[in-house]
Amino acid sequence: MQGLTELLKGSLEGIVLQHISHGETYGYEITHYLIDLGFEDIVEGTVYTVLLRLEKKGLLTVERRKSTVGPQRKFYQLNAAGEAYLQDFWIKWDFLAQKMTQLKED
Amino acid sequence: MQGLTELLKGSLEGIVLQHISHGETYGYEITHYLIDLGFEDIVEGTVYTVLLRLEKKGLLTVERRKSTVGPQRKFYQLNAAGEAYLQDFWIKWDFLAQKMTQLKED
DNA sequence: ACCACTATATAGTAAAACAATGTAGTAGAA
DNA sequence: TTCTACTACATTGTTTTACTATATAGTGGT
Repeated sequence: MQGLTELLKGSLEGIVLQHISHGETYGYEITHYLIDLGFEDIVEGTVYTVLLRLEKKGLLTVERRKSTVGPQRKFYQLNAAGEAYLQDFWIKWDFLAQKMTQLKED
Repeated sequence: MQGLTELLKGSLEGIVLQHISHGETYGYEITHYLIDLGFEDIVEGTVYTVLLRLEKKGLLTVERRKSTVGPQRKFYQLNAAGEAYLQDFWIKWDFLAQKMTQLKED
């Protein structure tokens, strides 16, 4: 699906956090996961800016490790603040989604 | 609910269009409708910028009429382009919402 | 050597929502 | 009659976020 840019604003952060919460991962993998999920337009640059933002907010722990197939990978995991932030994100998302359904069915 | 700013980006346009599609209305009424709906943080300035944007995109027909309780009101209705745009919005929203549910339940 | 794939990063731009402020009309109270 | 509250629209400037384009770099195959 294309043209989701504006709708994704605000959601992408949560989407990335949620994916990381399933287990340690890194930018390149996340990018391809999102594209496979159906967010075709997502490019690497976007994911890396999200990750650096989340890191700057103190929501992730980071560890660089070698890869056998290319340059070093930067592995991310949620920390406690990240878990809390993610929970809060879902509360807001659920609120919005419920209101949207309500609006649509009026 | 507060702090929805970023999540609202991209959705607010659709929300406003959807509300207008229920019948002719104007900015001030829309603002208070949204606040009553639960989007507490929405202020008039935001709604007017959305309306002017939608108008500029050619999605609305506009008519100014007097009011007995204040200055003139600017009444909006969806035109054919607006209906099409709204339909497209819901397709994108449904896609996103479905993916979000999928992500969350993984 | 060259190319494809893997992997991270950043500078610049555009879009959208908010904050703050200004302008105006109506009506009721002091 | 002046002031206050409510109604109503609009604009300027700021922040946040995602995209575009580009740069850098490691690995492996031809």
